[in-house]
Amino acid sequence: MRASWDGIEEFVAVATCMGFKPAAQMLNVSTSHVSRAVTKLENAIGAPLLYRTTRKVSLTDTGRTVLSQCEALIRARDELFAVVGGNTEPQGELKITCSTSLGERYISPIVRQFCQDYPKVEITLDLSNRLVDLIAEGFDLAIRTGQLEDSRLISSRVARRQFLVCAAPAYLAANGTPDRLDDLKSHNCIIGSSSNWRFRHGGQHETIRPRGNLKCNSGASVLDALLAGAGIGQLPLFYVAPHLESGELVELFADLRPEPEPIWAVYPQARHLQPKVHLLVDRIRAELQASFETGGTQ
Amino acid sequence: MRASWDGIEEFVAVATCMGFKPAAQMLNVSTSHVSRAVTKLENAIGAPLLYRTTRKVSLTDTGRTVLSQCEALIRARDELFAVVGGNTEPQGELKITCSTSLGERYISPIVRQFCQDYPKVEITLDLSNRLVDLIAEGFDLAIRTGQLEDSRLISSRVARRQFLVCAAPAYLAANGTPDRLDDLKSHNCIIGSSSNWRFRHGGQHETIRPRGNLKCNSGASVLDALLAGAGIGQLPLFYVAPHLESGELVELFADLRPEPEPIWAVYPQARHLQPKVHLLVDRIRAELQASFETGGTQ
DNA sequence: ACTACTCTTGCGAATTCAGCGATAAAGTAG
DNA sequence: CTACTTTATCGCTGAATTCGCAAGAGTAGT
Repeated sequence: MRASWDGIEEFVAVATCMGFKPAAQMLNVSTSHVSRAVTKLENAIGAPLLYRTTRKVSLTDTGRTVLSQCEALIRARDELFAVVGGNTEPQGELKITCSTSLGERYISPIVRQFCQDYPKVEITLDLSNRLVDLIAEGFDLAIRTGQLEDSRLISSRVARRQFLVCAAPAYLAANGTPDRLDDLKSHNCIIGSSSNWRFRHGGQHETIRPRGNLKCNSGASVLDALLAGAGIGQLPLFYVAPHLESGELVELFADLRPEPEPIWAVYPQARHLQPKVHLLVDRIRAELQASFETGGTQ
Repeated sequence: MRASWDGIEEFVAVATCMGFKPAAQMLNVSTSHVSRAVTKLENAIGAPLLYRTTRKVSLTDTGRTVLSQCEALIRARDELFAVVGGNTEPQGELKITCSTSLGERYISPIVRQFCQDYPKVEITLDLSNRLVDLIAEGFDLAIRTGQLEDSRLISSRVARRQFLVCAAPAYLAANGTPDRLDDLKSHNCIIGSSSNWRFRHGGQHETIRPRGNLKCNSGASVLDALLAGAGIGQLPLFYVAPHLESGELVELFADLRPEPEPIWAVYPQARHLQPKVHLLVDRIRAELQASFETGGTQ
């Protein structure tokens, strides 16, 4: 016989009301139900919990400790429902930070929609490429990529983005098509947010430090440069997907694509239970997956 | 709509099995039930907990925290059943201390019976009138009367005993019957465990320090002296009840009976959860009440 | 001893559950 | 790209559990 929840509520009610009948009234059920449920709990536990004289109900010694445990159990459950369930509409401030590029393109519209759906939530969206200290600056949420460091934070992956190297056919026609990674040394590499390019060779990760005369921490600008035939660049798939299809860009080292880079939702543990945070994260995950799936692999 | 336990088990099962069907098998219920129960929980919480694709189930962000809470809830419940429920027979050592008089007369037979009922419990019963430090000396349980002091201990009342003053008719015939408490000063008072006699005058407590030429911390000896007409004594009701009925003793100051003195079961907090302790305490309470009720008021 | 009240127990009724099938959607293989 | 497999949800019906009402039993107080 497996454990169940039967009788816990009823037992606590009887103990607090000091009687079956008032307990039944409190729970809006019949006294017989209360009686049966408590009996069931006693059988499950294997010891009587209440001394029943017809006129008065009192706790047994076992019942006293079981009561405190049951009360704690119910309290925990109600907190679960109250805190995360948020029978009230989400409201209050919500401070979010995100890298500029990802934010402008993807997070911002989602947040805007979220804002409209829950008018009582006041959102501050901080787009910047500096590493914000969530706890010190009171942020509720960050969308981040790559390695996470602060162990005081909770993270959950909302999407992955695939990086790939590509260039315009015109550039390749003028400068040749690199065949091996080493060949990149003699090419002009447009450097984006990261000054390292990652690849996967067989099962091994490989990182190279490309060289070039243009460096800009904006994916859109890098894309512009690539389309203009200024050089070779590594960008997330969703930036270049349409231009790969149209032929404006061609992929290089397709067999050396690195592991997709995870995109994380990160929040302080203290904010862990806020329903509005979860709602937004859930939505971001759903939206990003919808966006990225249309753009190609994951 | 009030909170309920519906769906908690099912949700955890689905999350751990990563699927409705295996979860249903694990719980020995139908998949439709699992589906409905989880939906119910989601409605109660007000947010989706699972991303369902027909092929794969994954947690939403809300679901992740709800899951950890639900797991904690179930764990707490199972511990409750396991620890206090004691699906295993009580066993192990059980060190008890009690005052000599109460112990010899009442606790000892109860403990003996308990010992026979649970052969795997090894009981050490220490009868002494010194104040034992339960925690320092590793006792599981003490039966004590009067004021309790150590706040590290948990106590629950197992009975009350009524004190009353009485004497043999022969003594009263020879020495006169005291009318007021002051009259006791000219009588020979047999002094028992306590050198103070307590009374209640109206709503007020009153304590006097009786004088006499016999003092013995054994209730049985005091009773002997009283029956022999040696003097006046204050004893618990259960000592003198039969002799009051038979007329061998008569009660004095019946209208000044003090508050019944509580008898406590006391145990260290650490032992709070041991079922064998509770079982014994419950039995002691039941037995003492049975004994004392036959002897008169409580 | 009687009365009043409360807990327990038995029976009809309502809710819930399982089983089956159908539908829809996602992953997989050819 | 098409067809197949798997899986979750929904609708329905018979069955089992549970619930609530009413009667029974027992005790405390008068």
